[in-house]
Amino acid sequence: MDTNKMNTKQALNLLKQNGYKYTGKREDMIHFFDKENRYRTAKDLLHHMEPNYKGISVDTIYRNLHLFHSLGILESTDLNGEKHFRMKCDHHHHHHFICKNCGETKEIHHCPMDKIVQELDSYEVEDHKFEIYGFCPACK
Amino acid sequence: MDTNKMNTKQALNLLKQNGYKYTGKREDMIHFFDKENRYRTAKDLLHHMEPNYKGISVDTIYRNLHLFHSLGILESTDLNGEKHFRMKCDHHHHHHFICKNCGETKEIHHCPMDKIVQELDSYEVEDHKFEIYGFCPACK
DNA sequence: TTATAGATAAGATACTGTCTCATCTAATGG
DNA sequence: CCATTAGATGAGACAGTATCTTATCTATAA
Ligand SMILES: [Zn+2]
Ligand SMILES: [Zn+2]
Ligand SMILES: [Zn+2]
Ligand SMILES: [Zn+2]
Repeated sequence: MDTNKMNTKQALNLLKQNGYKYTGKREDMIHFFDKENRYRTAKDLLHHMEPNYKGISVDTIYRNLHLFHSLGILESTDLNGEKHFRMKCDHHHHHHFICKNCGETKEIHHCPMDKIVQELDSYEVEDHKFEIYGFCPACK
Repeated sequence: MDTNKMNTKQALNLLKQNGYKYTGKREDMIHFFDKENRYRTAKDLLHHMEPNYKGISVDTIYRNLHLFHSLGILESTDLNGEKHFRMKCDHHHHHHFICKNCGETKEIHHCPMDKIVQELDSYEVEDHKFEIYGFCPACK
């Protein structure tokens, strides 16, 4: 399967375990990400929330996105200079194909880092980013 | 060597060949990138230019960065939501280790795409990004 | 029910980047 | 060397994303 990721229940538990409150807004935000394997922006989330929460503050969107990210509920990537978020994949290390049109992701179960760290022994390697971009079957 | 990239002379030729003018500002901008293998921001470039060109417009910085990028003089990447530029590598396809502190790059001559395109035959692959982050010997 | 730590709205603010428009200048040819 | 002009620049307005401050509100637990 391609969906071994954080779910709404785990996410709400994480909030509770860390002393954060369980609000209706947060439940809706988490569900927004839980129901799809897609990268979405703060603006996407704001537009999703506005009909149900008139006057919701943009700051609430950003604060919760960052909170969720810091708790490991969401993962994020920069696409075209804008932060995108998706529910965090919680199984073994992998990378993503990302659709340029809809943000849909497909897992790529190949990481080239093992072969590369040898070349970098005088460097301190902290992180890496490997993403493939294009169009998913539905969007191409 | 690790420096098979566009140089100042080639860059100025590209400008001329495409009907763009050769100004002192542009020469300095290109030289700023030519002299190092580092990713730099628009702000870095602005700070480099200001002492010699009092009152230089930020728009001149951005316009020329985009012009140079469109002519293939510079390549760019997003780091922490901010565009970074470096002199374009003009030899065979490769990737970069990038120092989080100084932007210094080291070429990585391994690309995992060959093995992966098979898994993505129902997708339209357009591009990919593979970058390794950490600290160079001088910064670690 | 009350106390309170945490959550939110509102608006100001910061930062990166783009646009318009008037002015200026490098390059060309006479 | 001068005139012409396409391209370059400066100035400041503007846009988009994201953060900060402060007063108010509320979920939670005692
Ligand atoms: Zn798609
Ligand atoms: Zn990896
Ligand atoms: Zn460094
Ligand atoms: Zn590659």
